[in-house]
Amino acid sequence: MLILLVEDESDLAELTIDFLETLNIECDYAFDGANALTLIEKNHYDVIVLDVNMPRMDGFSVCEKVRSLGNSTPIIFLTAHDSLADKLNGFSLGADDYLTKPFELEELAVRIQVLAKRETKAAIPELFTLNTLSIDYQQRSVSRSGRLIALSPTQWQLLLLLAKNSPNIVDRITIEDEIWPDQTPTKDMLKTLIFRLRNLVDNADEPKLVHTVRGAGISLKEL
Amino acid sequence: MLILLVEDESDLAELTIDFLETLNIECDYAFDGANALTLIEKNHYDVIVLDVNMPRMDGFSVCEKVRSLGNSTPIIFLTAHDSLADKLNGFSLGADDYLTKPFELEELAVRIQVLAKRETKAAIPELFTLNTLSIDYQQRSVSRSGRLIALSPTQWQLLLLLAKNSPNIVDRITIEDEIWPDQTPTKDMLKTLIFRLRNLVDNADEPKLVHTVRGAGISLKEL
DNA sequence: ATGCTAGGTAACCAAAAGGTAACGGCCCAA
DNA sequence: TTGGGCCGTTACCTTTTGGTTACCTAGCAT
Repeated sequence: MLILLVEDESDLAELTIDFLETLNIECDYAFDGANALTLIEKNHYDVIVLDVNMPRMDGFSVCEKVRSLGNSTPIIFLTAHDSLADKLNGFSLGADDYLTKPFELEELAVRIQVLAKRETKAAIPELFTLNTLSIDYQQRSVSRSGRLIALSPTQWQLLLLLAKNSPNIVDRITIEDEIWPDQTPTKDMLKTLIFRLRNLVDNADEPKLVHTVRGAGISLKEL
Repeated sequence: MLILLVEDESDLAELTIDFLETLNIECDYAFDGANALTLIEKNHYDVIVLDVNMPRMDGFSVCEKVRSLGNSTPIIFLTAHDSLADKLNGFSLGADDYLTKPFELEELAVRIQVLAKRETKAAIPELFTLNTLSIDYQQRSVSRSGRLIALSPTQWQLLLLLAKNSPNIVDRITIEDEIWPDQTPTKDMLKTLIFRLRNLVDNADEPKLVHTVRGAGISLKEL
């Protein structure tokens, strides 16, 4: 799980991050609102923890901006003021929770986890299509000319990697690092993997889509 | 919107209900845990607001019971003790929020609305249909080709989870986290649960709807 | 041409993932 | 108290998997 902590008091931030990371909650950190927005646009977070009182751009503005961009990541506000008006304001801007400083780190952690668990996964049916090949990421299904293809986990991983970079070439080292992150695979493992994937994806009477470029790598494309 | 307020101090309850109803939040009311459980089994609530300190059966027990019945209605705890241990306990039992008395009515209201909004976003339609399978969320009943299927609480929870994500794949880890939130399920528990659910939902002479995708997870769909 | 190398093909098999069946403890209602 | 359903556990089986090995083929440099 990855969260974003936005907090201008760096010592409090450090304390918080240390604690959360012991619980296996990875933290990105921003020290002001502008910084936060940049990170939010670039990365996906499970939860955003947002200090209200910050110089330059306050938490409320950040929240407002995030929501106006159509981003519905759960947001927890942190604030020193236990003012009802502030809370109501926060919630009306689309916050999901609100904690008043000083707070217990354990409580923050558990509220983060509750929100992360509840978060609805984006239901956008992401599809990749190339010639008669189509890949549905959500359903984890692949088909060629309408015929379903059953891929094993590793094969799926490879195809995904190729599709992501399509139509560019992915070199073999990159593939190996991606698929076998903690081993030094023998060359042959990849050889057979590619062979098997090609057998499934390409067939005699349709254009080949898996191309190997000698000395360079593999690419997924037409032609 | 309809919520259930469970609170043994009747004057506080009355005050709360009056306030909430001015905001168009309908309230059912239970004065103790047993009473609450009866209502919860009979009706569907958008949110349950649960006092912790009650005679006979305390809020924690009610929450535990509700969750063990496979009911995932959002729960907000109310308590006089601002003890961290209590809070952590509450959240670990599947609570969604936790307010310490005395609290502002406005804050309770807004937290109710936040939870309700998130719930309706994630909810499945009241009547979910796929091929000859139909699931009535309100009545908690399932049938295949008109024949009623009796599901146990856990089985219901699993089917609901699959239906929510249908036709997408739900991976086994996610299922485990959802069904056994308090950690450490052995792999085999899920294996048998799926086996049992499949036996009930699928049968020899109708299309299979529960599909397992090796290395990826389970999905509920046609084909 | 020759020989070398990157890459393709094929079969083998141990291990992992998943399915099935049966047992028994627990809870709850009659 | 008892009987039945729920579900965790265990044992055993089936299928899929992917690493390994051996051998083949094509491209390229000398």
